[in-house]
Amino acid sequence: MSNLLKKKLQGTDWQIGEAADFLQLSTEESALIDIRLSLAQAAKQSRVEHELSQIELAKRMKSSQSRIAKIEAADPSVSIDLMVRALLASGAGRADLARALR
Amino acid sequence: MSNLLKKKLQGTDWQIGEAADFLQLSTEESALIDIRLSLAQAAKQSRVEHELSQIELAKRMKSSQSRIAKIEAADPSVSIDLMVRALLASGAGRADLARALR
DNA sequence: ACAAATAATGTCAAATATGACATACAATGT
DNA sequence: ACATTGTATGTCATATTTGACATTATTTGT
Repeated sequence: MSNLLKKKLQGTDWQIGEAADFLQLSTEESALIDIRLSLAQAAKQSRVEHELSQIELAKRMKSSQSRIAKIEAADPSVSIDLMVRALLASGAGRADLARALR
Repeated sequence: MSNLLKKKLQGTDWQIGEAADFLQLSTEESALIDIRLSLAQAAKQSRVEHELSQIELAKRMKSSQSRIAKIEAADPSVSIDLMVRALLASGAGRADLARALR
């Protein structure tokens, strides 16, 4: 995402499913954002449900606490790959992933 | 779907769900591979169903034909992000993505 | 068989994502 | 108030991913 859009989004409390539709985004672009938001949410939910701290999950993934925080914030610097890896590492399965995207 | 399209889609080599279990991979690692294989398959299916050539899809995505080929081959050099973008760009929606991961 | 279109494979410079680190903020208990 | 634990945010050198290109292989139509 561009820095401009990143700026525009900060501090808002949007709901998933209506991702940033006040910005002029193509349907694809907003679908992608929605997907990222859903994954971020699912990753956090799975981690908390499995009672892991960000540090613990980071160790499992050989990542860092700051990355986990960024994953859960759907930070533009994190890839979908990393989000999916976080989900799996926290104990979620493929079915949970599919459910998160429904 | 037309018979023509059905024909174009059949005849893939491996079967998903048993990803490389002849290698010693953790459950997470093989889950990730399975996910990538499913996405690759879904991307190809969507493109063909929407009757796009790899070149056409590449233009839509501002990517290149070779990248599309690699996406559909689940080449290690392509990210899940790119696979998802390809899916969306070819006309699939979020629901198709979720279905591909079931 | 031939040509034309489509798809696959390899390489590489440039773009993007990554872990690590420092540091700040928040909550919780003592 | 203080310490402790957990979370957030910014930066940066390194690693990975990317589009583009060249080339080859395969499929499709005539």
